[in-house]
Amino acid sequence: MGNSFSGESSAVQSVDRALQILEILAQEGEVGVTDIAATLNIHKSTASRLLAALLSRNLVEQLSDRGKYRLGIGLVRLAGTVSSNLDSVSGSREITRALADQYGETVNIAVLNENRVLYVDQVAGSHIMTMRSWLGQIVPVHCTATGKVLVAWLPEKTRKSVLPNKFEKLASRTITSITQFEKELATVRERGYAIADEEMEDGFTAVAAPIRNSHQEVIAAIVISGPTNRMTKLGLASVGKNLAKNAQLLSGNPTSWQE
Amino acid sequence: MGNSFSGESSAVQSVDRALQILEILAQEGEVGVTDIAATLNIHKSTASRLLAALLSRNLVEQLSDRGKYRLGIGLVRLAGTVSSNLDSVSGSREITRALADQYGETVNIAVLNENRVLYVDQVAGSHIMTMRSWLGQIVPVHCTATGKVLVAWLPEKTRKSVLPNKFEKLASRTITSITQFEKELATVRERGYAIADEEMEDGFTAVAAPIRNSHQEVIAAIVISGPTNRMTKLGLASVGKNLAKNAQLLSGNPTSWQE
DNA sequence: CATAATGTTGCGTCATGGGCAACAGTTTTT
DNA sequence: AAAAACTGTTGCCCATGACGCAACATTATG
Repeated sequence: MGNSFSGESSAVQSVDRALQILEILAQEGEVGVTDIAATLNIHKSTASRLLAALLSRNLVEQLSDRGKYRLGIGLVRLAGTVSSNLDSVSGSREITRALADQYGETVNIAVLNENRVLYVDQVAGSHIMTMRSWLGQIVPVHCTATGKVLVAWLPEKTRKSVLPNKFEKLASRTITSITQFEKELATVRERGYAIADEEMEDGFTAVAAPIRNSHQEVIAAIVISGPTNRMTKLGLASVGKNLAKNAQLLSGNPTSWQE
Repeated sequence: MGNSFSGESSAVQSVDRALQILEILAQEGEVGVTDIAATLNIHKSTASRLLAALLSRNLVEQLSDRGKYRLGIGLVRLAGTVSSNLDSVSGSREITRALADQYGETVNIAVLNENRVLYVDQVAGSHIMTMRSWLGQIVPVHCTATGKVLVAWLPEKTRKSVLPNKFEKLASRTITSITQFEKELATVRERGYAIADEEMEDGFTAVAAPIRNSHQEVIAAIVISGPTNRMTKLGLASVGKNLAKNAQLLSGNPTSWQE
């Protein structure tokens, strides 16, 4: 009875199926009724009705009459509330804005979500070049400063289950050995911040620090990123220390990110 | 049998209820099971189970064990896909980034959603002050440049149903007379772009232009905004004309925003 | 032009969603 | 401090809504 897509759930079946459809659309972009039905192993009339429910609330939209479906703008509105809620609880925007102002580079907050890094808030830096939108994007753990921070303090067993089996080489300096990655994490724990220097993308460098909950567990990461030449000029160690200090201010706030 | 919250739907009832819960959380922030049940006129065990389904997919999160619920970060990830999809189809980011670079102010794209303006994409300007996050936010139609653009070309009947009964005065220069607002829309149609000069917020000015579909219907608006003194220095008419021209480049692309 | 494929919808069936009751824990009131 | 009230959760049973089937209209393909 369980569906193999994105894990089984004992929740309300039709609701769970509808939410699985959203995840399929997030991964595939534009998908038809028949493909969704095949993926979820349900009848196409069931898929059509579930999509109609999502359509009526603007969570999906149809490209043309009887055409393929994609995610809809209703999600943007709901997600905007998430970011506003995060700020209103933790007051993180004040700190991320101050850091973006001080360094001129983009500042993000990210969490671990399904064993990968998800960017949940962003304040853009003043520089124009590479003014990338990270919000809502997902990146790997092994080659990002945020990923290193989010896993460095995990219990070893938990960490092993989070890390991928094979470290994909995405840039010239990607760490691909698990032994070397563990050494890197030891350095992160020692320093209190992480650096990813042309590891996810050539010419791109990031520095991240941990945001902790009241049990001292790392629940989010704050990260400054930008082109390698500019980041190097800022002084990565100096930025790291300052970031760690600011992250600590955020760590003191109650009920911030999902614990 | 229909529920009065956010209109009735003939869609899959349990899915529609779950999505209504998301909308309640978007509006109220943090809400308990009992309140949700009361709002939707369902049993609290039903509400609890629907929330459990949303929880299992990270679309909501619970503040503490047995505590209130709020929207979850799974929405941020899904919404990130919406923005990426919009860009990959319309290529809007190239144009919005170029405009942000040229003027140094924040550029957004917005659509009409439930008779209000919803910001669906944003590129921040290079200035630090008022680096506000519009993405996912909802603002009124009557006192925003984007709102004026989104309704100016609507058939009169449609426009009347979109506009609020009473124009709330939100800033020193808010237009509160419907007669004057219609005159303003005539100016917008003549110029091809709209200006909101300290109408939604004192000290804040925006210029917007229409993005059209293949039937020449206005389906989105592109807007530049910033502090009134800086925007005035840029020359509002000049910015407006340039914006209209750039918006036209976007209007040519197929299957952009929801039609 | 014929065939195949897709998405939609009416209908009947039954598997599931939902209400009830009971419970555990927390908060409020006395 | 104790009692009462409230909240959120869960086992259970059954009424109903979700679902699959068949048929249809439309579009795409050979």
